[in-house]
Amino acid sequence: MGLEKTSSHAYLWKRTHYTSDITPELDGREVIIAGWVREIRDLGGIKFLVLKDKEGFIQVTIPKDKVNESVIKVAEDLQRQDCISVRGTVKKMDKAPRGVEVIPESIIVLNRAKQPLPIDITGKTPADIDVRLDARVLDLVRDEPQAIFRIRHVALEAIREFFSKNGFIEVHTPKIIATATEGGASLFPVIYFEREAFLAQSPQLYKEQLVIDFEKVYEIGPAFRAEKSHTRRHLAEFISVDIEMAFATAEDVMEVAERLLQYVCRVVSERCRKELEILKHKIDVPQIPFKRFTYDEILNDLREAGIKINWGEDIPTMAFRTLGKLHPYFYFIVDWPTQLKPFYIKPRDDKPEISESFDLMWHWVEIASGGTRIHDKELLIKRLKEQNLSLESFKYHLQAFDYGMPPHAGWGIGLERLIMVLTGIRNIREVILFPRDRFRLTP
RNA sequence: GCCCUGGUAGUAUAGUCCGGCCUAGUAUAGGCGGCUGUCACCCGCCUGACCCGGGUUCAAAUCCCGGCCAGGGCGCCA
Repeated sequence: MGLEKTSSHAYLWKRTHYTSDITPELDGREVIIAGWVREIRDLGGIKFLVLKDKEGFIQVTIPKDKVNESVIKVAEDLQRQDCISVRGTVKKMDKAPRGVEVIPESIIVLNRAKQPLPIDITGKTPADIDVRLDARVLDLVRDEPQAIFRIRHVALEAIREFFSKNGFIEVHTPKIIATATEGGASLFPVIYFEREAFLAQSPQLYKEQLVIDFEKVYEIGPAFRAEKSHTRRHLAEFISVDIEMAFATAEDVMEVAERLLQYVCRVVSERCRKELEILKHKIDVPQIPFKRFTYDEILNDLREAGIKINWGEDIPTMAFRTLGKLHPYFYFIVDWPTQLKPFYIKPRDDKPEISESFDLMWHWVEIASGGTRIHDKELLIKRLKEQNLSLESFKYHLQAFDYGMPPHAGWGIGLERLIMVLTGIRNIREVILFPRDRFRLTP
């Protein structure tokens, strides 16, 4: 049977119900369901198919002596991951999963899957992440990725709900940029017609400029980092959730961050019970406010734990791991030395060596960072010079400060790191569809 | 850029230290056959692998060197 034939008779395979719609109450109804064969259990006189669609699973039961010859013929050739449509009758059945099954009157094969499959889609013989990522489209049909990306979707939905309710407007800034935004960090160069350009490592400068126009903005978009990191928490391309807020300080935007995280944790734990069960993960909805530790306090904690860090030095990963054991929850580290922060972060008026900045941590992983920004053009120019950045490259950014730049603050959250927290998944590549890292550029 | 670890059927593993008993074991997937209530169905039979190149040795999956690939970590960061 050719595909042309089935395609031109679409009414034969168009579904009437999703698998999740099939309940014992529909007993006796004729339905058309469609999806993919997950498993086949052939007992000889009776055959069981588990059919998957986007909403879940249903058992299709084929008793040899109760279905017609053509159904048996088609069913004999079925394989895992074949795409099929089944017209049949719903039957209430206590012995079936969920107490209901479908007895087919016809099965149409819409496409076949090549056997053997490169990975076990039932997840019973788990494959290594490298093998799974090479066959990512197939990997994503498994229950675990389905749960992860459903949670990711709900988290994004919650994030947008939260920002909308709180008066933020969603913006999209360019990802192809002319110069480095913050200096230092490695950017990916791209050919832009006859010039060289770069992929944005953050929307930082644009979102700051936009507070003049919209006061409260947020962006959910890609960020690119050419760092040669090779860890379970780094990607070369990730999604950054960024906000910038006019007439605000670091403390104001920290409150936004903790309220957002509490909201997202609550929404995901309520709307994704099934998914969390699949992942065997429980979300602890955090109390707010989150604890705030100053950089100095953290240095003291670490000293007591036997780790000596000189004031002004960054905190190495091993030290963060120790901190994670001391503080297994969300917390802020505030009052970072100005020298450790980018040029646009505001130094404290009373103590310029300390900045109005924060990192938001979950255990030992940095989830977000932000702070009060400098809104005074002269000070900004001074800081650019101190960091040996070219004023010429920042010409257009500096120009914005001539048009009534308000005091402002903001932060950026690494979406995938947040999804790791929400799902309990320990490798960041599991929570992004097609990861890009130091060594992986395909598929 | 640096450091550590690994590479055995489609997948996941045993074997590698201490070379020979490996004609490379097991599970799962795949093929064939049987089985009417499975839900990791079951039972029987079958197919299928030592990353590549060089070296040591009577003998290499096993030891050595190089390459390639992968995993993890550091630095840097979200």
